[in-house]
Amino acid sequence: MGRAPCCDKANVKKGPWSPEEDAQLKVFIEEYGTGGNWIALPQKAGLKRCGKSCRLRWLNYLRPNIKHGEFSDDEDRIICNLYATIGSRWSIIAAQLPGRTDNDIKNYWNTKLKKKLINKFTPNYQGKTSPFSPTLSQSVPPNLSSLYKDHFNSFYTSTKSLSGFESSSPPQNFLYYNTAIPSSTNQYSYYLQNQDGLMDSQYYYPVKDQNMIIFNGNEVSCSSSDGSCSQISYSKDVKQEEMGCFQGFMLDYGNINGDYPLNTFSDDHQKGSGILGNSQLQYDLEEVKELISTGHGCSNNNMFFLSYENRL
DNA sequence: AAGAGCGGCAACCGCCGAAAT
DNA sequence: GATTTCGGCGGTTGCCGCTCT
Repeated sequence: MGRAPCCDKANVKKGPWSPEEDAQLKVFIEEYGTGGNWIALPQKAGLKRCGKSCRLRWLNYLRPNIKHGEFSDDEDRIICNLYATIGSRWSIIAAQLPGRTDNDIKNYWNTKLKKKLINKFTPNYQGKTSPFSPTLSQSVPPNLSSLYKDHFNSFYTSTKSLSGFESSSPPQNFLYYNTAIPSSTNQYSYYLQNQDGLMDSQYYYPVKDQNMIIFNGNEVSCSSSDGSCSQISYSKDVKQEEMGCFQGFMLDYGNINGDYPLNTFSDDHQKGSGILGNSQLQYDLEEVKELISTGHGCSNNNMFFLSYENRL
């Protein structure tokens, strides 16, 4: 035996609130308060509404000091910074903005602020596909959760590292952040972020065995002076010997600005157009070494994405 | 002038942890 | 301890008004 039912669902009114209902609720709460019991409130107030509906109406519209109208630049900044830090925890964000409700902020973010930021930071954005799965043609909008430099460090909070790295947390010199694989979709998501922390993008790609290495161009160098690359040096987090254990590399590349600086790369090899394109590149280890050794992509903003199908 | 398309926003839905019985 | 609802939250829906053609 649990609690009594909250309300007679067949007998409650739904839809927009009338001015009379608003006045009735307002007068009642101002006189008697909520009593900590929203379910009992509508009956006491003489309203044919569900308690939940009354609560929502009061919190989002009727309670005193609710601020309506345009959001200020300061409010924009606070919302963006908090979103970068904690994500879509609207109630927490609302707590930092006196007079604003979580519903208001959520609506504002979804309808205006998000678009505003996309236009500001990715003016050429037209929807990007998963770099590793052309068939996964969902359009993935830029993730806006780290548009601000002051939250750059908050991104290194991954709970799950990519295989191929020794460390359990993402290395600091790798400009990425990855999240755990949602078991239902079996996809990784990862973020790219430029050196200034001003922009990131979120992509999804399917993984089979989580066999993937991500590194950026300036973390890769070649040891020989003649440009050939019998040995590739990676960041300290990627073991050279481990690289030799992979086969069937899938290499992709590009930069976080949405450019395709390495198009000659694909022209040469007829294999694709890079990470920000939608082709999948298949290389063996020797080809990967050659490609990297020729200097393609070994500049600051260029990223390599290397995955492998099977260990030898 | 009319209707199609779009954006904004209030309200609903469904989930989850806490609380009541 | 089990069962049921409450309270709160984030995601989504659908209505309404505005703009464009």
